[in-house]
Amino acid sequence: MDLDRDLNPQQREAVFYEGGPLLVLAGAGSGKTRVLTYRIARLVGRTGLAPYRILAITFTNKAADEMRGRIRQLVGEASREMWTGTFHSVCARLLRQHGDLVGIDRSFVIYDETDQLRLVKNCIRNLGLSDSRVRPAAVLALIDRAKNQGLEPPAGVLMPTGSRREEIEAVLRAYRDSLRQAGALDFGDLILFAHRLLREHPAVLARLRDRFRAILVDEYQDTNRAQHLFLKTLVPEGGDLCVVGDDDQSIYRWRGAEVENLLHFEKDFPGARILVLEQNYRSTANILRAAESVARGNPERHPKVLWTGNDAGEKVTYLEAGTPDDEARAVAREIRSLVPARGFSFRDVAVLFRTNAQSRAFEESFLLFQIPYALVGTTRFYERTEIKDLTAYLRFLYNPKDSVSLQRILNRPARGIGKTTEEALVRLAAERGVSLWEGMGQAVTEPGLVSAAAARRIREVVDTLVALRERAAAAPSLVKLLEDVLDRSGYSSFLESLPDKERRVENVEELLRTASAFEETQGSTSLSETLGAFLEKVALVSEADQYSGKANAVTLMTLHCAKGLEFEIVFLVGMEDGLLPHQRSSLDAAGLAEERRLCYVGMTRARRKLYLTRARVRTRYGERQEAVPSPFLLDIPAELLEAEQEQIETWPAPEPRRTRRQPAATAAQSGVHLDFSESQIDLPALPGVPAAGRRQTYRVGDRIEHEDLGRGIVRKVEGSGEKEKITVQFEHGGIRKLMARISPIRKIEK
DNA sequence: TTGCTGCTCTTTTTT
DNA sequence: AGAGCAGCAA
Repeated sequence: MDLDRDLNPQQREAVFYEGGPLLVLAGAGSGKTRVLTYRIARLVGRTGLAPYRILAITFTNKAADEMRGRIRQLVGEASREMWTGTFHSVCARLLRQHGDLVGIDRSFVIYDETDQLRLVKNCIRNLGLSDSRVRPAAVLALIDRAKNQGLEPPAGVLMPTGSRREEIEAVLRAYRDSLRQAGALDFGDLILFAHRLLREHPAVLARLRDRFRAILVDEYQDTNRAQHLFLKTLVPEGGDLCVVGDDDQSIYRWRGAEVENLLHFEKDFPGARILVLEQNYRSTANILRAAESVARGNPERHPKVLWTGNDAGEKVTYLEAGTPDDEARAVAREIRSLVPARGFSFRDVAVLFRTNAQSRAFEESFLLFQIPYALVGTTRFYERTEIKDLTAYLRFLYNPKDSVSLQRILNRPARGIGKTTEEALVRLAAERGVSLWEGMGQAVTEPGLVSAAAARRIREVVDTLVALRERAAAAPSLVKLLEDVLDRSGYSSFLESLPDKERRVENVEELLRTASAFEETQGSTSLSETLGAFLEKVALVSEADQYSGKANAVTLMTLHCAKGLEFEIVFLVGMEDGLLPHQRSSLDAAGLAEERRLCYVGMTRARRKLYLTRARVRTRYGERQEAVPSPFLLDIPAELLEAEQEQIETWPAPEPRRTRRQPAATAAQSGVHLDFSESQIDLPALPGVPAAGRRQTYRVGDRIEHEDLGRGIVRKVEGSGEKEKITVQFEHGGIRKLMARISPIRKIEK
């Protein structure tokens, strides 16, 4: 890293500017990350600022880690002192330290959307309202909308008039009270209370201002008003605040992000300097021109002209396929022709889509074509039932007031607490203004509150949980605690009784590994602190955090997840009207504009080669419909495009297609699913059409031999017939998922 | 209370 | 097409 030589004049100015608030408008691929890291490097190396005086806020925790990693190479271990994180994690940290000043329990838990929804439903029910009249999701949307603006609902939102208004207001009050009662904060609260902390406690503010001499914020176009206000309070007038963003890449409006924070930055930070980075270093000229021509369709943009010194490169390839399965196969086939023949690795390739549902076709076709892939997002790990259940146990142990978590585990495993009893308990707690846990205690000791039979069963649950709490108090480690929970709650045997226990047990094992790894990073803190930190991490992980880029695999992810990343080759798939732009968001001009930006973000992820693909028919709501090409395609000048259609039609599928679809692979739900080693590249390029006679079926426990990979044992079988997939654990240690009919494998004797 | 069936409604994107 | 839920029977 050379501060003086590696930067163009604009970048250099952004790195060295010291005159107070600074806004860097950084076009796609213009070296924004470089500016941020170099700026920190300058602060530490030249200006001599101690790293602990720096606060860097990024969009994902992953980005924060990466930034810290880069700084570390520069200043060594002192980089650990630098504060990095997302707005949410930074605020959570502040509240852990000083939350008591604004009435927040030190051991607060964070409620995610599922928890929030549960709570809202409880509130509606406890008030005796009907959830068709007061829709839980609508109330939740309202809560978020208000909090995103930095307001306490119902402030800042449009409320219905008449009696429904009063009902909703009652729900909002109940929601707020229950959160407090549970010692819980929702995402919005993290920002809100942290901001209140700064406003109401000048001493804390002064300390923070004294400490943080430099603050940097990435992806500023995707901050919401609450975050903006928080920052405005935190940064003293003329303070060293550097925000970086690109209005063309604002894609979180639906989550409350306001580009205005970026566009009117000077208004809130008077005297701010504005710099524009316009040279794109990432993409070929053709890709950039194509992307820009899509972006230009939006009327309101901050004026900037992106240019590149890079070669024109290849044209953008437009592929039209029949069905989504055809589209996925066409992409797979194309990838096969690029890797390794044209010198690319699987890790150079990304497939980006608008909706998670699109990923399935690609997973299947990649399995078929033996293309290793890593699926980012989708059925998020921490939202899987068994993981949520276990973390609910942990959360309850950490904070017994956490009624939503307790409610969740009440009857998990089944303990004879049905809906009736559950409702009675929740209502009892609400009426008496106590936590569910206390309510349960009262239901057991005071006769007449619930039926004798129910009381007996509740008593059993209480006993189990009390025993667990005693164990927890004495547990030596997080992992041990989790194991205790699994054994003593009966959850372990409950899991074993489930139909797809294998997958679930795997997930639980994964959780144990994560916990164990996390514990090792924690040093010598108390278990309670470790537990709190772990739960916080679990609550605030982001989708994009999963992307490691380490495995040699094709990346599959949504456009939203792809923000900030780049790949040599990008397939932007599903370029259809209704998908991109998505039907639901193209109702108003602002929504449509955001879809356009989303398309722009996707296109600009590509360095060397961009493919835009679409299907001619797509199934929507179970009905086959003609798909119309995305209108964004029309904005791209024809001379930049090269269309390929016929090839796709004539390309023979590696296996005969069946009319009936097999059940979707429960495959591969997180992280890397096929950790193919580099040597995978040398495998025979394409599986041929399977010989008709080769019809073996496999069962768990069968021993097999693979031509290249050696001997192994079948761990899992999914699908049947041509789509039969088996998961094999090989003797050399690797685990692979294979298409049973196509892979060069045979059964062997035990 | 559980477990089944048949109905509805859905689909964005996620800290 | 599929998930999730309400309603009903055991």
